[in-house]
Amino acid sequence: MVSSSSVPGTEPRKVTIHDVARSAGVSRQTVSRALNDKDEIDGTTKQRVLDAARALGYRPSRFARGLVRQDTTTIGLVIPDLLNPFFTEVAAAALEAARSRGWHVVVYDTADTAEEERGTLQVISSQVDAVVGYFSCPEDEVELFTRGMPVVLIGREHRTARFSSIRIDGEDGVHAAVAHLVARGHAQIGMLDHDGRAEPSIRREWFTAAATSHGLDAGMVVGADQSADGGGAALRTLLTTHPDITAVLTFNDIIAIGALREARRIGRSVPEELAVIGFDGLQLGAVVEPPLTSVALDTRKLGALAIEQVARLLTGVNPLAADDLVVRAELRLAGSA
Amino acid sequence: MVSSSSVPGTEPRKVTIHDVARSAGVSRQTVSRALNDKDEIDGTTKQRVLDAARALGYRPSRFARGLVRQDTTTIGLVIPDLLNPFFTEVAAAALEAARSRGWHVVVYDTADTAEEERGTLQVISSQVDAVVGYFSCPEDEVELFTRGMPVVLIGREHRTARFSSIRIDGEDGVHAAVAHLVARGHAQIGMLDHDGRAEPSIRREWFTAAATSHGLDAGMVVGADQSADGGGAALRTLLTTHPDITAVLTFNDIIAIGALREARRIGRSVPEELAVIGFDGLQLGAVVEPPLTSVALDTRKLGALAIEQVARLLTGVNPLAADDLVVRAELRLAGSA
DNA sequence: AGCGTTCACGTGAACGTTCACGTGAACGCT
DNA sequence: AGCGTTCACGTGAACGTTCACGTGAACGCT
Repeated sequence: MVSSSSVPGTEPRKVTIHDVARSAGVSRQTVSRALNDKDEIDGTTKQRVLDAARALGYRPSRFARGLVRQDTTTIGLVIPDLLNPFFTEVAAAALEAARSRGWHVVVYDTADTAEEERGTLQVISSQVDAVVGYFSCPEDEVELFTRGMPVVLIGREHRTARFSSIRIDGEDGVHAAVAHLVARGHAQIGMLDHDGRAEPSIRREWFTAAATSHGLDAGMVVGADQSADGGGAALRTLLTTHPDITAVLTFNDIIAIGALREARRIGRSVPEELAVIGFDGLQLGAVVEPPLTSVALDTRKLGALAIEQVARLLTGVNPLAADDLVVRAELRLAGSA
Repeated sequence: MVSSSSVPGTEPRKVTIHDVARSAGVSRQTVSRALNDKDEIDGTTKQRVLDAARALGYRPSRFARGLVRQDTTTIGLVIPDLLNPFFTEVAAAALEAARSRGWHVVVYDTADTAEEERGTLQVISSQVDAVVGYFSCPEDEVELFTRGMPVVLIGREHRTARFSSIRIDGEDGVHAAVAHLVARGHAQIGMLDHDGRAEPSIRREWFTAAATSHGLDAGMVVGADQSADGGGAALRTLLTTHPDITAVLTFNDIIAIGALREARRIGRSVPEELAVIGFDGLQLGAVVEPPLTSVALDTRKLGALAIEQVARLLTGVNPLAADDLVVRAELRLAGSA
């Protein structure tokens, strides 16, 4: 029933197109014709070839095929953590955009470690035609391993002309968020920033500018670990230092969701006693109660844009300029603010 | 600065190892040695080759390389919807298990449509060495396109000997869940089943058996669309028909989370006035409030098991039998019941 | 001085397909 | 009957690497 390769000790010597040809009493080319549904082959011969191929357990080599007809495009998608809902959405969007072009996507989850990221970089160039993704290591290291390949970075500014990157522009969105809170009468607005990186986040800069423009104190900021628990803990810290805060913006939705949960635990009703506005606009925000108000970005557009740019870089025609590689995040009102 | 391939009209004629060799004044083999960090090459020569390769924008063909050294394994992971948290976790687990073996994973999101699933089946065999995933189309159709490849199905019983499948065994877990509810004094327990398929789900059968064994009415079941909104709507329906219900089991966590949200909306406190127990044990359950009690399965083990079986099928040694391809789901208590 | 060994290369073959082209037999038309 | 065309194949070459092996020069030892 099962092929002979399942017998221990028998190494599964590859069965090639020649074996099928010999078995069916035809030439390689005829086998190729039968398998690829080409013309110029007799019906009975075709069936005989197909039977022989099945009997031998024949499978064409994707390498040999790829070598001669250079038509399949495969891109590598590198993300730090597929379980992080933001990257889940980005990955889903990239997969969708790639599929609509008939491309294949190899996904690498670097487990948020520099070590795995380096490991991925080392093997990726021999597996794909282009790379889309998020890297935390220095640019020149990425450059070293992706030489000659199109690379599109996501959500990270790049410095060298070697890369493209999709920029997330939340400046107006954050301004709108602060304006919305002010209009609702909030005068003490804090922020739960991301504390993972060395420099302050650009999202915090947007918050600072917006708060300042309304004459508010922009200094009520604490860093949060990028998780729901981190968001809860950060809110606790923030409220200890600044008990009069009535609204918070957060670095992203995960942190905001943790803040929502913490607010319920300490008995602050949302949005009446504490307004919460996240960033990213994840689908996850619709599942929690109250639904999360967020400075939302269109992750599908983000993925589509990245793939579009890869396509242009691969063909070499009219790659998009930095100004066109922007996804704008806009305030989307829901229950939490 | 950028290669000449970016000039419109210039088709990017592939630069091969020969071009580099000629440019550096050496042979192909020496180029190969330089690029692959092999011995038997002089330091200066190596540098000269590397410089030439960079200047020409040379990138080795993965097809040619793969053809001659048959060492890379690539598997295809097929899932209906990456944004469904269950499949997100399965995908993450499979990626992790594959990475630890140095395998590459091509991910196909079939968008929950038969059409995309068929499209994926048609192309997948020429791209990967084995397939792991979830298919909704008939087995013989899967068989047709995956001829000769190892195939491991997830969360679906298979009928032919041609496939392996990972079975999810929640019988004991569901029994424990019902026993837990009974111990807490619940006498009217309903279920929110999945209504997507023709046949009743096996999870419902487990519920029926468990409820019956405790002398309870096992008939209070309604189907729910597989989404949070679906779960909310189904709970509403169920409580209309059976207002005296004090606890519900659900087909999965997504539905349970919708039920939690609906309970809050109609003013039933959880778990005091309505106990909710989900199925799957997703990480998502820890984010909602109260945290979700669930008949939890170990998705990492699920992914690891699938990859392990693929490895055994590929080498042909000791494939696991059906009895070993089981992931048991166990009751995990949290706040909602 | 003689000879084995190492170094730093190069050359032909092979991996398993598809493409371009060639070819004999059968067919159809005048 | 003669000849062009179609049908159903087959054959050599090519895709771009790496592997196995070959080779001349330099080196080191007695």
